Parts: sequence; structure tokens; C-alpha cells
Amino acid sequence: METLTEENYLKAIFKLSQSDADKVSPTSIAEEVEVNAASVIDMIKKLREKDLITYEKKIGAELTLKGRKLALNIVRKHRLWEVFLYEKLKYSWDEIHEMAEQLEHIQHDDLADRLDEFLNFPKFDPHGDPIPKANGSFPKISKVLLSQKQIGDDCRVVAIKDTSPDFLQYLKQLSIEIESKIIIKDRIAFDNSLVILVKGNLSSVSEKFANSVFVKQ
Amino acid sequence: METLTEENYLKAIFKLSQSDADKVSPTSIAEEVEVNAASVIDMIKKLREKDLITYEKKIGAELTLKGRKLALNIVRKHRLWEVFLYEKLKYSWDEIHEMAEQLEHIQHDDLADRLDEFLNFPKFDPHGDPIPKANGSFPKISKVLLSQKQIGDDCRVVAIKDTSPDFLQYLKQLSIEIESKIIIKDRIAFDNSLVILVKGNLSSVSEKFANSVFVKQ
DNA sequence: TATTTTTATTAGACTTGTCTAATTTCTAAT
DNA sequence: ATTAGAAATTAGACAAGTCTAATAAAAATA
Repeated sequence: METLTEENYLKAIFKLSQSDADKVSPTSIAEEVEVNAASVIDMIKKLREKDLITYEKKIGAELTLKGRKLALNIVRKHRLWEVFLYEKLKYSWDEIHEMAEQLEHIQHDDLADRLDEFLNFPKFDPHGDPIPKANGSFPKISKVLLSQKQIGDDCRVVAIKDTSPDFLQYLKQLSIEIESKIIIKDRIAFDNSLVILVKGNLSSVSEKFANSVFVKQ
Repeated sequence: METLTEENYLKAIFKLSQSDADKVSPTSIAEEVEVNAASVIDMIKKLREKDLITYEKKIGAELTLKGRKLALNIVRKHRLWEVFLYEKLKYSWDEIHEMAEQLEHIQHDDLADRLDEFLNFPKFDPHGDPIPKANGSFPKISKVLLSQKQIGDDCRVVAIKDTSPDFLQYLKQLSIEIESKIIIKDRIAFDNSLVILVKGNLSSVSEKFANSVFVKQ
């Protein structure tokens, strides 16, 4: 049985290992979990003892099969609960993440499966992220950062990178949601900010923003 | 903001204050929360500091208005989640309690209200216990222990006192659920055990059992 | 009332997960 | 190759919540 804290570290390591970075370092984990690096070292020892991760300096932290299974189940629960909150309880995009962070830790044998069935086997959560299946399969969707699009390109939002309330509220303000169509009208070389057209409205967004939105096409 | 542990103590104090006992003593809390009495003393200090309870030796612990409000909200969430698990996810009577113990601590402003609406404003949880309303009102239903019924009486199960898996599984085995009709066929003076008729089957049950089932009529 | 038993309380220790402040080890650049 | 800066690690402390053992207070009983 894992503690809530352990589960959060596993989830963080999983998330980081999905990213492009070459290795999952203590520092990167510290940033993700929002704790001091010294705390991460302690937890790395603990998770290694429990055979949930391996850790070597050059290689960084890696989930064992057991650890990956656990992490996937947490991600699965998180995303299923998000669907529940969004579709059934009618919470908005920017409210569900925080609650799902709590709900993902609810322990019960087949909770994820029951929830999955009740929600009619959704494939994606409300932020566009794929929901891992019971057997551990985890569909990768082809997506690219908005920042990589060129002037004149048009694309559709498929997922977002950040789930902070600030960011989600900003998206709402820009009328951007999953499936929104975005056309790149201009790119300012000076700071890589973009001028985009969404639902007939022109907006200027920063590079940081463009690095937080995934699109397809 | 209260910790999970504080919430569990508040819930326990609330539960004990609803019972017939004259006061809520450290020992009774210790038993309810399943910790050592010394730990209770520490927590009493903490909850008193936070103005959630009062405590005097002769009088025992009592919830303040603020504490009662919090406790009621936890009970409300617990029972609403039980309805959700039972009706929507099709979990059985004896599986829902443990999960609801976790779900009751999910924090969000209007979660209880959204859930209430989604479940169509249920008045009772699957164990027959009333669900507190948003305004804090808490319907008392007239119920009596099965052990107080006489030979020849017939009655209906309205609630149960114990929620341990052992007990709930025993109920299932006896085909007893909320609304089940029970007829008292005999009472053995020696040990106060009862012979009861449920759905055409005669069973003999102990006094302890009869003290854990609430009936009406 | 005196004594026994139960209950309440204190003191001190332990665990988990965190921190800060060194210190060591790497990496990268001169 | 040396050194500055970054990253990893260790050591020691702290907060929350728990425990055991000892003591104080209250209640029950002889």
C-alpha cells in the first residue's frame, strides 16, 4: 500500500518520464512535486526500497514495472474523475483539476473500472489527455506545441500542458477549449509571441502560453 | 482548513454526541477513532484552540457551532458519496462505507451541493441514515433497536448501527436490507437472542445483532 | 471513609515527510 | 586542467499525529 505522498511522487516521475527531457533528475522531481530537492532524495530512497523506481545518477529515476502500473492507475483515476466532475457534476474546465488531485487517491480495487463503465469508457479527459486503459495501454496522440506552428497555419487544440487555475482561466477568457480552432496570424520575432485568431477574435499570446497548448494538424 | 485527521475526530465527536451517552469523553472518542486516549487529549487541545469544540472534564467534548457545521458537512458528503457508489457505481451495501470514508474528505466549496443535485436530492443513504441538508438541518427519524421488539411484532429495517464489513456481509447472508420486513417469532430469555422470520426464512440472531439493527413500527 | 479501579493527563519517544544549511560531486567553460 | 556554478547529497531540525509508561484525578466499591 502506498501513501498519498508516495503516489504523488510516482505520478510526478511518470509525468516527467513522458516528457522530452533526457532523464528524471531529483531537481526536476522537486519542481514537479513542489518540494525541496533534499526531500526528493529521501523519497527516492524510499521508493527504491519499495521497488517502485530505480535510480542512478547518470540515468535518473525510472519507474519499475510495479511503479509504472501504480502511476498509470493514478493517472487513470485522475482523468476518469475529471470526466465525472465535468460531465456529471457540470464543473468547468478550470475547477476539476484540483478536485481530481484529491480523488485520484481514493483506494479501492476496481474503482477505476466501475467509474470507467459508468462514464461509458471515455478515451480522453476534458483537457484532451488520453485515459489509460485497465490493461495499462496508454494511447499516444500525435500533438505538437502551438509554439511550433507557422504563420498562416491553422490547427485545433487537443490538449494543454499546464493545469493551473491561472492558465485555465486565461484560456476561458480567450474562449479557447478542446477542439477550438486557432489560426496563426503573426509571430513576433522579438519575443516569439503569437497573434492568433480564435472564434473571430484576434489575440496576442506570449511564447510561454504557446508552449502550454498542444494542437494537431 | 482542517486536516483529514481533525475531520475524523470532529465526525467522531458528532456521532458520539448523537448517541444516548451522557457525555463525550476522551475514552469514548479514542474508541471511536481507534487511537490511544493520550492521542485524543492532544487532539482535544488542538480542536479547542481552533474553536471547533469545547471541553470540560465533567461535561466532555462538545462541538461549537463552527465545529458542528464542519462535522455535518462531512457526514453529508459521506452519505451522498454512499448514494453515488451504491446507485451509480452499483457497489453493494457492504463495500461503500470504506470508500465513503475517504471520499468524505474531498475538499471543494460546493461539492456536496453538486453531488446532491446530481443524485436528485436523496433523503437517506443506502444504510437508511438521513442525509443532512445544505442548511444544516438534519431530519431525525423515529427508529428503535430490533432488540426492543416483542414476540409477534413485525417491523421494517430502517437503518443499521454498525458498518463493519463483517456485519454487512452477515446482513447480506440473512437477506436483510433497508425496508426488509422482520417478524419476531421468539426471544430466548437465556441470552436474549431472537428467532426472526425474514423473507420466509427463520434465523436465530444474537442480542448483539439485535442491538445493531434499527427498525420502525 | 478508605481502597481499588477506571479515567484523564503528562512526559518522552517514534514515524513520516518536510525544511535549511552545509558539503560533496558534476559539468562546463575558461 | 582548473575553477565557477549547478546539482546531488548529508546532517540535523521541525511539525503532525501517534504510541507507551508513569502519574494524577475521579469514580466505584468495600
